[in-house]
Amino acid sequence: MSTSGTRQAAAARLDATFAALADPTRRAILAKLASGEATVMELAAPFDLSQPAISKHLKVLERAGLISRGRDAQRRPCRLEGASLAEVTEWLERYRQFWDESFARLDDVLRDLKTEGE
Amino acid sequence: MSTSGTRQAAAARLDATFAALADPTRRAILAKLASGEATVMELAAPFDLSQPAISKHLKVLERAGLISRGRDAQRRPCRLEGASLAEVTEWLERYRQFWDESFARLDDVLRDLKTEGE
DNA sequence: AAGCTATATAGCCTGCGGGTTATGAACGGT
DNA sequence: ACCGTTCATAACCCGCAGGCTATATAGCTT
Repeated sequence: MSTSGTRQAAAARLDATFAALADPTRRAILAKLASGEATVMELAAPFDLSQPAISKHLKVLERAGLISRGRDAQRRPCRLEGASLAEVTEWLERYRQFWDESFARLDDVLRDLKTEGE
Repeated sequence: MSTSGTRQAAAARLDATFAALADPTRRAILAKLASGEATVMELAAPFDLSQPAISKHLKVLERAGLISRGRDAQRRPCRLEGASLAEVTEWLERYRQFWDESFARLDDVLRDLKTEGE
């Protein structure tokens, strides 16, 4: 079973989620939110972007279910939501054997490098 | 440490990988490749798309490192490559606590539903 | 009530993604 | 040698993503 909804709805959600994650600004926003809630201003600070640009990014993240937003007077604090990331994880599981192999090969490389150094 | 390369190179690779995964046609291609190599014709068959469209998708997947291609006469068999998926997995790890929580909540929901049914 | 702060919306521009058709190139079969 | 098959490339179109500025909205503060 999938997390919820029909197959095509799940596909549409994955579309939105992967597309949202395909932007370094948005990933940086998520990284910051991983250490707690933040307002739009706080999230915008590190970037050389206009405030509306950040608001657009946040809207993309929200529509992808990656964040949710509260209210604190005129602030709209953002919080990271795990559900979409869970869906991505679930999707990835199907390919576990492939990236397991990759990790294994990586381990080999690292071990070899270490051995060479001795 | 990251899988390889500088931070911004890693970010660029994630950009390409997530963007590649943000398309249902391309995810379907990967799904088929999960059960073994396939030629362009074989991959194109299920879709109502022109052959060049599929070639474009394959190019996107290749540039994202998600597939590699061999040679068999005039065929260019495609094979799934796990390295990029491993990088995605690695990236996701940072947010594990969040999707773990989501999975936990999902489990709760499922358990509740089951209990109701008794 | 007026004004400042925080955020959203509208309108615009530009580039790129994803589709198409037409054509080219590589290789095998006969 | 020729033809058919497989795949790639070129040239084009359209829509949308992501940036901007300007403006509107919401809610404190005084």
